[in-house]
Amino acid sequence: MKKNTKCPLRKSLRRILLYRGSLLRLQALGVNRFYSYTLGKETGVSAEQVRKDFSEYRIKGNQRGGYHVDQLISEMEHIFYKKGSQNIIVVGRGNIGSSLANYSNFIQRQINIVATFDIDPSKQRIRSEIPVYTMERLKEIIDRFAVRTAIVAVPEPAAQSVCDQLVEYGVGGIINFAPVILKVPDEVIINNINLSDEIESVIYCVSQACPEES
Amino acid sequence: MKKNTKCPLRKSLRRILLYRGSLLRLQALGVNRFYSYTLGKETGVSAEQVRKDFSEYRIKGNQRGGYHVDQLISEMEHIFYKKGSQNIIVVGRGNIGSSLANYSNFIQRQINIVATFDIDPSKQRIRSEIPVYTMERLKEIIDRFAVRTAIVAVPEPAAQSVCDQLVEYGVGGIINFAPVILKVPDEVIINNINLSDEIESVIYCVSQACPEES
DNA sequence: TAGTTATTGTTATATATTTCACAATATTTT
DNA sequence: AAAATATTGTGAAATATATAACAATAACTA
Ligand SMILES: NC(=O)c1ccc[n+]([C@@H]2O[C@H](COP(=O)([O-])OP(=O)(O)OC[C@H]3O[C@@H](n4cnc5c(N)ncnc54)[C@H](O)[C@@H]3O)[C@@H](O)[C@H]2O)c1
Ligand SMILES: NC(=O)c1ccc[n+]([C@@H]2O[C@H](COP(=O)([O-])OP(=O)(O)OC[C@H]3O[C@@H](n4cnc5c(N)ncnc54)[C@H](O)[C@@H]3O)[C@@H](O)[C@H]2O)c1
Repeated sequence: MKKNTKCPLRKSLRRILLYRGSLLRLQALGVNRFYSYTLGKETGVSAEQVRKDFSEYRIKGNQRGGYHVDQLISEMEHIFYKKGSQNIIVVGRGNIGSSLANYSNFIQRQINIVATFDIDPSKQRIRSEIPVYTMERLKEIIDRFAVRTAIVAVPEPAAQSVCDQLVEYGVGGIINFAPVILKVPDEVIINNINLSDEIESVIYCVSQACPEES
Repeated sequence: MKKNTKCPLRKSLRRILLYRGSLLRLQALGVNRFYSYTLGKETGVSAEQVRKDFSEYRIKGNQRGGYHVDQLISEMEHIFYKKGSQNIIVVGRGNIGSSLANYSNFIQRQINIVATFDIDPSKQRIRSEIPVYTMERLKEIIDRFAVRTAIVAVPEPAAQSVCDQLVEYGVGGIINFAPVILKVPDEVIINNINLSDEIESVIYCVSQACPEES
């Protein structure tokens, strides 16, 4: 792999996910072979980078023959090492929480939202495929579905306390939409998604005419 | 600034946005002075990194005295160089598009969603603060509000064609939620937000017990 | 006021990431 | 079957990013 001290992957993992997305699309289109530059063009990554990433993950192609779509996809599944789909939960069934709960394509990615939680009784009355529970049932559901990853989609003032509960009940990874940096023990993985920052960085780059990196 | 060949900022710009978020919170709490390690702790960044970033953007503090919250916030506004708030639009008034349109805190960040667009007549009947228009009015609204940045929140199959229209009508930056890498001329800034990837990378790291980078 | 101390600002060092360059080689062509 | 060719795989070089180290100094202390 790499000599990376902390963790054997970073940017490269993100790109593997990116490649997988493209390959799934190519697969659906019936394409069955591709080259590093094909995928590079598709994903906006240089061909060398694609090969380097594949090399890091021990993905082999054939010289002169490129790679096989089906084979690569299954190699990638193997990298992601899924024992079936992953049960996750969403805390906060507001705008973002509901968008996620309504999104039907997660299942293709083996992401399985088993429940959502909200303190607002009116939200708890929502009838949908994915249930809305009170916060009292958080521990029960986490245990029942062996949930290791959760999404935080509550307003900023509530986010840290929700996060603390999740960690207490054994969640090891959190995707956080609240615009606050959550404090967690070192071993807990946090992915902060700050949509305002995402938008603002584009606005900034547009007004400065500078290229964003992917 | 830096010797970065393409653009004078990357990770550092993202962090400046992060710092700003924290400082705005500190400001609201009535805090008026902070140190590199204070902000570092708040944002999960090392104190050295904070100072390095400030240095890159020519932000000065006082030795031994730290930095002033108010002053820093206004210096940051200056970096972002906003001539008042920025008019942006959202194409696709579905789950994500509506979440964005309903979000009341963008205004604090001087992000101003002036209109949304959808092909679905039922969406066009939505009555809300932020209007929903047919795609026919796209050019008119872009021109009227001098829109330079747009958000794409349509299903994947429609995303490229929507993107092409936006570019044709003069939009220079796009935040894209569809899980596809949009093809645009070099000068157009694209920020692809792939929520499946964001979730999946956490799931992966949790199952591998490896730390994510911020 | 002089000495002490905490904190900045920056230079140097270490690490990570990307790009380059090319040898190795499977496939295609003649 | 031999030669030509396109493509991979990877080590070396270039670039970017992060960490460490510390001199400079403003603020504090006595
Ligand atoms: N909607 C956007 O476009 C947008 C953009 C940027 C950031 N965000 C952030 O994402 C988060 C979610 O945004 P949203 O628009 O979905 O908000 P929302 O207000 O629509 O939904 C939040 C939900 O969380 C619930 N909630 C509040 N406190 C709770 C608690 N302690 N435990 C459980 N549930 C609780 C509320 O009842 C509500 O249903 C917020 O932190 C917001 O700042 C959203
Ligand atoms: N909702 C999520 O949690 C989630 C997660 C991951 C990715 N995404 C992606 O984000 C995008 C938006 O997701 P969503 O859940 O809001 O979808 P959605 O189906 O709720 O909304 C899409 C909207 O786009 C409109 N639309 C379709 N074609 C259009 C066109 N050509 N021009 C203008 N409008 C058009 C539809 O009428 C609909 O209102 C999709 O690409 C989706 O794959 C969403």
